[in-house]
Amino acid sequence: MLSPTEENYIKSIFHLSEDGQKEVSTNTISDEMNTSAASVTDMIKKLALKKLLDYRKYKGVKITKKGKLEALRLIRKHRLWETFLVRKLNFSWDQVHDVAEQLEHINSPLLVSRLDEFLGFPTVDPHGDPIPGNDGKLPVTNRKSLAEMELCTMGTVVAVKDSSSLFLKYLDKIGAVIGSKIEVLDRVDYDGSLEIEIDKKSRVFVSRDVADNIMMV
Amino acid sequence: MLSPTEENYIKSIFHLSEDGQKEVSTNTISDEMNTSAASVTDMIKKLALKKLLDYRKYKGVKITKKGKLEALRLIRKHRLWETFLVRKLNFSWDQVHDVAEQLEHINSPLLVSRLDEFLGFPTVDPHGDPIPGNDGKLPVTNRKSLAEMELCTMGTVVAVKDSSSLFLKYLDKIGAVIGSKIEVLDRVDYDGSLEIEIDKKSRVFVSRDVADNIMMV
DNA sequence: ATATTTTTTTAGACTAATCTAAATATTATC
DNA sequence: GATAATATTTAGATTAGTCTAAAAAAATAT
Repeated sequence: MLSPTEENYIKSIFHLSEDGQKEVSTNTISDEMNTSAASVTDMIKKLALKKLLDYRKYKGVKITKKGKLEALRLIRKHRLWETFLVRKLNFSWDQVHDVAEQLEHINSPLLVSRLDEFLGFPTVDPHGDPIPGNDGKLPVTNRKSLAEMELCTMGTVVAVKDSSSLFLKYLDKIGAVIGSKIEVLDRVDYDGSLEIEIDKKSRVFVSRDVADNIMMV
Repeated sequence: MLSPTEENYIKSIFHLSEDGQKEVSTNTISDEMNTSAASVTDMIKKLALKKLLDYRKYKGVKITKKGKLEALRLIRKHRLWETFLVRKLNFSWDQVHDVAEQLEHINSPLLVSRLDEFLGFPTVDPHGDPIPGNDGKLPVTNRKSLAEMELCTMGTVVAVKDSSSLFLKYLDKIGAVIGSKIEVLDRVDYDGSLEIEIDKKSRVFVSRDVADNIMMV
């Protein structure tokens, strides 16, 4: 059994390592979690002892198979709860994150499976992110960011990388939500910003940063 | 803001004091919470500092108005979640307690009010206990225990005092659930056990302990 | 390839919640 | 009302998670 704190570390490390592929440094983790590097060193030692991380002094950590499974279990719970909040309790997509951060630590396998069933076995959450199965398997997708799209091609918004309230409210404002069709009209090479057309109606400029956080298919 | 631990103390003390009326001793609390008396002394000092308890050395504690409100807020959440688990996720009434113990510590006023709305503003939980309102108000009821009923009188089960899985499974087994009509046929003065008839069908003997934990109207 | 900067780890300390054992107060008993 | 029994508090220690400051290792720059 992991404490909520340990769970938060595992989840952050999983995300920072791009789903467990890359090594992650102590400072990268301390930045993400707003803690001191010293605290991170202590915790990664503990998680390494529990075989959730491979740790070599001064070399950062890599998440193990066991660690990945733990992370995916948490992500599954997080995304199921987000789906519940939006679909059943009428939360908007920018209101769910903080509550789901709390709910994901509730420990009850029965609750998770019943929630999954109650929601009709959803495959993606309200931000378009895939929901891992009970076995930790994630469906493979060939998504790319809006920033990577070619000029004059059209795509559909399927997910967002940043789930912060600020970003989601901005998307609501410009009318870019999941399912929106976007065409890239022009790209400014200087800063990577784009002119786009949303749903054949409105034309707006978005920054490189914004384009990086919108996932298309 | 209270920690989950502080919340558990406040809730236990509220229940032990019969909704805040009586004083509660240190040992009573440590028994209920399975902790040492020393831990209780530390914690009640802390809660007294936060004005949730009135504490006089060696004299036990009495819950304050502020403490009562906090307890009722928690009981409200607990009972709303139990209702959700039974009505929406098909939990049985003996499966909900432990999960609700976890869920009641989730902190989100919006979540509570939306859940309440989603459930159609329920007034009692699956064990028949009243759900406090947002203002902490509890509807007054004139219930009495099965043990207190007079011979040859009939009543309806409206609630249970003990929500343990063991007790609830026993009730399921003898066919006594919320809404059942029970008539007291005979009382053994020696040990207070009763012979009862449930729903005009089955006759069973129940111990004094069981009869104390079934609430009738 | 040495010096400087940056990153990481260690050392030592703090808080919350817990414990056991010892001390002290209250209650019960004779 | 003195003494024994019980209840409560204090003292001191432990664990998880955190911190700052100092030491050590690694990376970078001159």
